[in-house]
Formats: sequence, C-alpha cells, structure tokens
Amino acid sequence: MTVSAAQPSNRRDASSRAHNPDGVRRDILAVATEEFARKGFSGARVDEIAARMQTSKRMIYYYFGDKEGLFVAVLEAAYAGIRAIEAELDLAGLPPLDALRRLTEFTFNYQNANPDFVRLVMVENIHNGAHLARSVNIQSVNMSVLHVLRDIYHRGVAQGAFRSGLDVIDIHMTISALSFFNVSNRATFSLIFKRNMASRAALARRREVVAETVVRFVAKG
Amino acid sequence: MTVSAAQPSNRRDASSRAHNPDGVRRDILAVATEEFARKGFSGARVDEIAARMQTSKRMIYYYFGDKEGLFVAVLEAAYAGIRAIEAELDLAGLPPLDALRRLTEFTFNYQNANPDFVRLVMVENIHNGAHLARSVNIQSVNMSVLHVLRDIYHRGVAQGAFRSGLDVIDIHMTISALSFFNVSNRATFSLIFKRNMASRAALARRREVVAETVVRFVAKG
Amino acid sequence: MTVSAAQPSNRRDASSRAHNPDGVRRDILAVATEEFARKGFSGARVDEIAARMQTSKRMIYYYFGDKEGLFVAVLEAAYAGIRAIEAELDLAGLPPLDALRRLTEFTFNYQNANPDFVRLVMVENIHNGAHLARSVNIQSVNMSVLHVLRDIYHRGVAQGAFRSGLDVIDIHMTISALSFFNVSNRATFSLIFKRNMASRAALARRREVVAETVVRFVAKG
Amino acid sequence: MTVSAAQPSNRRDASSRAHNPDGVRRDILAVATEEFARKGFSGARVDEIAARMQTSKRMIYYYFGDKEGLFVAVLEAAYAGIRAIEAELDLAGLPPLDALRRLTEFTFNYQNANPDFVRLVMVENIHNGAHLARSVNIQSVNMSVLHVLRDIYHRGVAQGAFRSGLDVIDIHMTISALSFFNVSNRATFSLIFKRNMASRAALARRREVVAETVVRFVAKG
DNA sequence: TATGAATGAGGTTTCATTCAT
DNA sequence: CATGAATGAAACCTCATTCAT
Repeated sequence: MTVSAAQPSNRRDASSRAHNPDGVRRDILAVATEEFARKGFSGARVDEIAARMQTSKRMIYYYFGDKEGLFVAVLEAAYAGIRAIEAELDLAGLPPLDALRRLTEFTFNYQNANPDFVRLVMVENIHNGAHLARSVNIQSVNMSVLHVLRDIYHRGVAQGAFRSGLDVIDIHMTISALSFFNVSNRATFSLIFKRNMASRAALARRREVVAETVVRFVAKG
Repeated sequence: MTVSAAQPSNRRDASSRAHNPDGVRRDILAVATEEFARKGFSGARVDEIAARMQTSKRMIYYYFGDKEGLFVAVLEAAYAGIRAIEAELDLAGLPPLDALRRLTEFTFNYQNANPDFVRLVMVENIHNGAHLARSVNIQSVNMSVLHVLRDIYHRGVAQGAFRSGLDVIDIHMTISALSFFNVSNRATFSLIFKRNMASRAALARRREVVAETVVRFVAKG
Repeated sequence: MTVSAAQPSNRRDASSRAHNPDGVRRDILAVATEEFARKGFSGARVDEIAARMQTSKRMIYYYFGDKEGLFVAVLEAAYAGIRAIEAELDLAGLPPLDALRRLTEFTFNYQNANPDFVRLVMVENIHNGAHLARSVNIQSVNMSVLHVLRDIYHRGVAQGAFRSGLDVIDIHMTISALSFFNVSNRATFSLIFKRNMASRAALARRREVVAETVVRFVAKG
Repeated sequence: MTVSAAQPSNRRDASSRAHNPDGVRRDILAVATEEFARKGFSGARVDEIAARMQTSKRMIYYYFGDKEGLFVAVLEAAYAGIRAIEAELDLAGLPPLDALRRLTEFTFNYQNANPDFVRLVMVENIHNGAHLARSVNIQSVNMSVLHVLRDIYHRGVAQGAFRSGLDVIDIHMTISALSFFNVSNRATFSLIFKRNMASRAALARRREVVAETVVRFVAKG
C-alpha cells in the first residue's frame, strides 16, 4: 500500500505517454513523493526526480511551477490518500468500542504501511506548515476523519460505553500521535533503545498496545 | 528553558574567547542547534551559522570536521540535555502513581519548552538516524530514563497499583509519542484542525489528557 | 496617440479572428511592440506576448518566423507610424520659420506621446541596428522627413530668413536628438537631477527651449 | 579613453591576483562594463563575464551579490568616470563663451570616446532607472557638472555675453542630448540616412555644429 | 589562531522553439 | 488553423569546503 494519489501510471513507454498530461503529472507526483519523503524538501533534488522518469526536468516546471509547487501537490495528494481510504472504512455498523479500536488499528496500519506519508508530514512540520498553508482544500479533505470519530464517540456515550465530556479532537490527536511516532521516530528510538519497531511481530504488539491505550482512555470504568 | 548543552557562553568578546576553545565550541553549538532545528540538516547553512557568530567559518571546520560532524555534536548535546534534567527529578520518594504522572508531565513540559530538541530529533529521523549511529555514547546517555521508569513501574506493581506484565519501553514510548507529537506536528495539525496547541491553557489541557492517558494505561482496574 | 501600425484590431473574439490573418498579425504586433519596448529584445518573452493575446504562440512563429523576425516587423511598423503622420503635416503653406518651428514641435510631441517608439529605437541601437539592416524598405520610409525639411530650408534660404550652407541632415539630427533625449534619458536624467520631465508644464517648457534652439541655429542673424 | 573606474588591473597573472580583492573587483567591473554595454542587462551573460577573466564566476557573486548588484556597480563606476574628468577641466580661467564651448566639446568628445558609458546609460533607461535608484551616491557624484556650468553661465550673464533668464539644467540637457545622440543613435541613424557618424572628420564636423548650436542658444544677440 | 578570499560542483529555473493532435 | 504539451540548452545562483596570509 502506498500513498494512493501518487500511483505511477501504468503506461510508461514513451509513445503512450506523449500528450498524456494526466499520466505525466501522476508519474512526476509518484517519483517526487518518494524523493521528498526520503530526503526532505531541501535535500530532495529536482534533477534526481527528473532522472528517475521518462519525462524531462522541464516538465516538472511546466506542471508545477517550481519546487515548492511540486511539494504542495505532493502533500495534498498524500493527505487525500489517507482520507479517501478512511472514508471507506464503514464503521457505522460496528458497536462503538469495536469501531474505535478498528479506527485506531487502521490508522496505525496505514501510517506504518505508508512511511512516505508520515515522512512528508514530518518534513512539512519542519517547514512550519508553510506549504500546507498555501493549499486551499486541505482542511475540507481532512474533516472526514473527525466526522467518523465524532459519530463513534457520540454513539458510545449514548450507549453508556464511553465516558462523556471528552474532546473528539483530543482522541484523534492521541490516535495520530501513537500511530505516527512508531514511524516518525523509529530510526532514533530503535537505535537508542535497541528495539525492533518494524517487524511484523513488533508491529502487532505495538498496535495492540496503542489500541488498548486509546480504548482505556475513552471507555467508561 | 532551552537545550542545555548548547547554551552560548557568556564570554562573547573576542579577547576572552582567544585561548578559550570550550567557549568557542559552545558558541558554535548553540548557534548550530538553532540553525539545524529551524531549517533541517540540508536546509541549514554553514555560512549562516558562521555569520551569526563572532568566530569564523574556519573554526567550525577546525572543531567539528564538517557539517555532519557538527550536526552529530548538536544532536548529542541535545539528548544529553534532557537526560541530565530527567536524572535530577528525584521521583523515588513519590508513590508510584504520582511518580508516573510527574514523569509524564515533565516529559511533556520539557518537549514543549524545547522545540529545538524535538525538531532536531525529527530531522535526524528524516535522515534515518545516520548521524546518531555515529555517536558512541548516545545509548548510555539515554538509558537513565529507562532506569527511572523501571523503578517506578516495579514499585507500582509491587504495591498493587499497576497492572503487571507491561513493557517499560512501551510505556516510555507512549509517554514520548504523546509529548513529542504536540510539538512535532503542531504546524500541520493546528492548521488542519484549527486548534491552538501552543497557548498556556491549551498546553495545560493537553498535558492533563496525556497524563491521564498514560495513567489509565498503566494503572490497575 | 500610439505607434500607429501596431494598433490592435477591434475584432478580438476568436470567431472573427478565424480566417482573418491580418487581424491576428496586427494583434501580435501590438502586443509585441509593448513587450519589446518595455523590456528590450533580450528581456522580452515570447511566452509573455502569447499569454497576453487570445492567439497562441504557434501563430507568432507562423507569421514571423522567430523572435528576431517579430522584432524586425515591430520596428518597421514603428518607423512607418511616425513618417506617415509627418507626411500629413502640410507645412508647405507656412512661412519657413514657422514651418521649421512647427516641424520641431511636432517631432518633440510625437516622441513624447510615443515612448514605445523611442524605446524600440533605443533597443535597436543597443543591438547595433542589426535588425533594421534586415529591413528592405526602412530607408525609403524615412526619406520623407528629409524632403519635408529640405523644402522648408531652401525656402528659408531663398527668402533670406535662414543662414545658407547648413546641412539638412544636421538640422534633422539636432531636432531628433533634442526630442529623443527627453524620452530616452528621462529615467536617469530626472533621477540624477531631480527634474520632472514628464508633466504637461515641463513638456511645454522644454518644447519651447528645443524649438528655440533649432530656430536660433538655423535663422540668420 | 575608456570608462575610467573600470580599468582592468595590470596584474593579471594568477599568482599576483590571489588575495588581491581590489584587483579582482576591478577586473570584474572592467569586463562586466563591456559585456553589459555590448548586450544590455538581459542580454549580458554572467558566464561570459567569468569566462573572459581569470576569476571564476563564483567570485562575481561573492563581490557583487547578483547580476543586478554587478550592474549597479558598473553604472556607478561609469558615472564616476565622466564626472571625475569633467572636474579636472579647469574652465574657470576662460572667458565664459570659450568655457561654454569647451565644456560642450569635452562632453561631445567624452561620449564619443566612451560608447560604453553611453550604452550603459541607454540600458539603464530601458530599465527605467531601476538600478540607479538603488545607488546612494549617484546624485552627489553628478552634481559637479551643474556647479561647473552654473559658474560659467553666471559669469557670462554678468559680463553681458549671455542672455539672462536661462535654466542651467536646460543648457546641460541640451549639451547632453546633442552629444549623447551621436553615439546612442548612431546605428539606426547612419543606417537610415546613410551618414557616417564615426569617422574623425564626421566627428569634427558634428562637434562644431553641436558647439555652435549651444553657443547660439545661450549667447546674447 | 583567525580571517577574508577563493572554488568546483551542482542546484533551481528559464528560454526560444517544435511537436502531436 | 489552433492549441497544449514537450524539449534541450543554457541561464542565474548557491553550497560546503579549502586556501593564503
């Protein structure tokens, strides 16, 4: 699973790509996503992005204006990716506690399966959100997750399963923080504390801890 | 409160700095810490660091070899800072639950008071811990926090206040994640969800949520 | 009053421009005149010219071959403009001294009213007249002004109003120089000497000085 | 005679130029003056300037910041050149009419001997004086010529040789315009009117016409 | 020890022009 | 005819690092 909106187009041979603007755009985004995620904004090289494609460097500027414009597009695509999948979760049918656990596990899984997304967000934070601030639709794109969570929480309170008086954004922040950290800080944390954070077993264990942490915070009693 | 090992020396005039290598070193570290924290490793400029000091660029290379060497030194100083203060907390005299809560609050406070530390760690993670790997003493420096936490946890279990069977590193990771995120992801999170995460009141509220989350996870019942 | 041959056509909508090559040509010339006058040959951008029109870049190359061909056409149109109006002055009926003064004033007025013309000539001179040299009809177009002036001068000498032995081209050069400078060097001169050279009053004053200078040079006594 | 402040240093071999900042600066200015004068601001190539020197392109940016900074420095040096020589004319001892004629002839000679100066001023005017506006000392540098002319004029009026009521800046403008045009518009004018404007004889004839024009405008009677 | 000068490699961006539909 | 897409060459500028004194 990779950041979805940046999937490279299937048609990669030169003839079919000629005059296929959407394909070219998508290819650039896919490669740029990797490059920015790997090296950060300043460390990423436009030359390198171009070299890894059939398209020339010139096209990057044709479609995205400059390096910053390209990064903004990459960021938007990355956020759109996670929210699109979240929206398909269909948690409304589950009991609140199961739904909360499932949403947490999904978030944890998604971030771990998409380190590029996590790294892009880190990079953007190093830049104080300057690029995201230029994005017009970033808020609406991200509102969906709050709706989903709010619905779960309200059902849980109504059924007596959850404590009342909690802030939905607080819950979301906790889920995000615990999921995010496992990817964002993996390098330093596993180095310092000699702990494998990437193996299948390690992920399963930590996911369980994270889910339980969230549930214990929200559940009554 | 700032990252302690990077405090600029008080003696800044040229005459007192002559034949005062430690002062020069410390000055360079202080400025470099800010620059790397602000702009990341690739974004930071050696020229800029030199320009913001009395001393010249030559000294940076003299003391630290190259840009990477400088960054390694900055990182080590940053980690040393938090662990040194942690060690002074003296939580052994408190009941386990109070001690756990206090340690959590301290971590949250420290990270919020030292965004430079948080940002340096983010930067290092973007670089996959490559610089930290070159540091020889980074593990020993960071072991102290585990000792502290282990002591608290064992006392808590012995007294029947904590659930048994938990992993101390898991607890530390949860504390770190929840504290770290509030600084590391502040820019994007507050932009997307229109939430103030930096005001005194916001910090107090979130610190309470974080502490409660940790306590609920560890405490029995 | 603007450089006449470069007037945009009135019909600017796409439908009427189809199969209306002259309109397209004229539109391109009008926009290119402005762009070249404003930024010089090297500074002008073919993209910018295309962007400011309904028609596309392809048409520029279709009609004018390349950027240089376009500039040659712009220059020719600009020269044609001033000579066409000069020819309509009808100074033959005036006494020589009045005619000379009137021709001088016209030249001064024209250049001040058409800074684009002046700037194009400056640009072409920076390029050592390379483009004008490619124009086949530029000389015949410009001969008219000499005829007009020669007629005035000979009448003046015959009537005893003018000194004999002067060179008509010299007189023309003096008129041109004094008129041209007020536009061509306005930026630097008014900056250095803090003198307004563009206000209605300033123009009237300077025009009077210029006319008197010319008359005093030519008139007997 | 060339624009004086931009004289290349005599020491051109690499060894003597090393760590000779003034020499390097002067060399760069000399070459840049030629390049900007020849091709205009946009047409000039930083690469070309560097290629024509021992110094690397990097040094240009080291000393002048960017292309615009270099052009500003070139302009300032060019203006300083003409004013420095003007100041040495020592016209105070001559009768006003002779002094006026001599100043006019000097101006005409200087501009014809220094086409680079004339062309730089043209280029700057195409750019609407944007670079000169950034210069702090450009006005004071150029005030000297007005002092000189004012002295001549007042003496002439006092002695009854000159008409009273004239504006000194007007006289300066006329001298400048007539001198400048012979260089600035030489390419187009000589092409259109098939007139040699550069030969020794042509210069002598035109200089005489210009001087007489100025004298006839200022002199009484 | 300390400093301004120097540098080569490589970074981002722009340009006139041509192609494919 | 008309248009957006494509391109290679070259433009301006920056960077970490080293040198000379």
